[in-house]
Amino acid sequence: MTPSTRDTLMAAAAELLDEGGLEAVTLREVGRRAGVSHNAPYKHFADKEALLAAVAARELTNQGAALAAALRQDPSPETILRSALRGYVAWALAHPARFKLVFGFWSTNSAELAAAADSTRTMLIDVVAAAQRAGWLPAGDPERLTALLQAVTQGAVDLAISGHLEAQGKGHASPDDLVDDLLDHLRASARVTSRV
Amino acid sequence: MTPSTRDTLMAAAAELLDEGGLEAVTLREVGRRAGVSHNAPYKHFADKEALLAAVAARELTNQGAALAAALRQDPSPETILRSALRGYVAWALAHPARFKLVFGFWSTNSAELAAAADSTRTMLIDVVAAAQRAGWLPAGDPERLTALLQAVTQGAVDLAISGHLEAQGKGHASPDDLVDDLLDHLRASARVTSRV
DNA sequence: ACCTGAACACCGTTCAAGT
DNA sequence: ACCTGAACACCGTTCAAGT
Repeated sequence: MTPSTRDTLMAAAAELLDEGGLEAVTLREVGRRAGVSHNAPYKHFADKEALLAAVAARELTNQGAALAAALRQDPSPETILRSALRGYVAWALAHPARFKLVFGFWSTNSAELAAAADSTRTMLIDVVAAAQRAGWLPAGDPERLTALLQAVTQGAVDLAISGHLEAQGKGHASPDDLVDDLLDHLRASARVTSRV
Repeated sequence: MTPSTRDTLMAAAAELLDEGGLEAVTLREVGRRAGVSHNAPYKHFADKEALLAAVAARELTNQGAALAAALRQDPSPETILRSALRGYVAWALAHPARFKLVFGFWSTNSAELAAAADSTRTMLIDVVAAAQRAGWLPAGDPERLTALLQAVTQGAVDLAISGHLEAQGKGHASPDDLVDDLLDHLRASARVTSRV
């Protein structure tokens, strides 16, 4: 079962992305690595952007699959939530160029990408709602609370990748630390709310 | 007092950035708009990246100046903090391409950029520390709490720009809403902590 | 159906030359 | 000191042609 040219092209693109960032991904080099001519990609993708969107969609789909797998193990909502956010952070730090790509293409209208993002978000919202019922997260619209958690995770990774977390003095806070800090504050906030 | 060619070039670059994003900024078009040849920029900037870094640094410096001005009015730390974060969000939403540029260049080693970022961060930390002393924010390392606030702000803007906040159902949470949510939770958390 | 080679327009950058 | 025009290498994309 030899991989299709399409898969070979996507693999080459991902490889170049990891090695030298988005600017290193040229169709000509992708073709070279895939062992085809510099315009063979046009037989499999509409243009360069479509190839990149496909790579981004695959990353996001993998991300969603990992979360779905964690859900199937059915531990506590807290465990799932923490490990989901940690998994996202770990992936982003290990492959910053892919992270930037996925994120840069979120706005582009790729049906595949939108579907993957939506599926992941829905799973997250369910976990958050379960954590709220357990009194582990403060009450309120679960969609909005999920957005807050996604925002911290996204922002913490951004700060880390751009080196603005190491710039700190003793703190040396990692993205995971910031996510944990928020979760701790939210738990404390949940206790206040439930008392009132 | 006619503006220097250097300033004209930076203005043209910022204009193109706002109009068509980073990909619309070509040295040739910058030169065209500035009324000089396509390689005149090389007499004022080392290369294209240096021109973009200068534009990014100016944006960040303006941001810092706005915060400094707010500090001079000396209202309560809560007011300063809220308006500082709101100001940042408003700027990012009004000029998403500049926001992406500044952020994408944070990692690049531009002394001007690093200095501007550091100055702003220091001011923010002071405000956070003051808010902590007022019992309005939970205790703990002010640098780390500032990083948390920056992460949420950054991430909320990212989500908004990429259209993943409007994707929400009824919520329709804006970045400002998310930042406010965080501040509310932190205030609640501060009350818990002070009671223990 | 899939691939190739030549060609086109565009870009960043360099260089010799002008004032 | 600042600017110009020609030139070079590179890229995305298109097209006619091959199997």
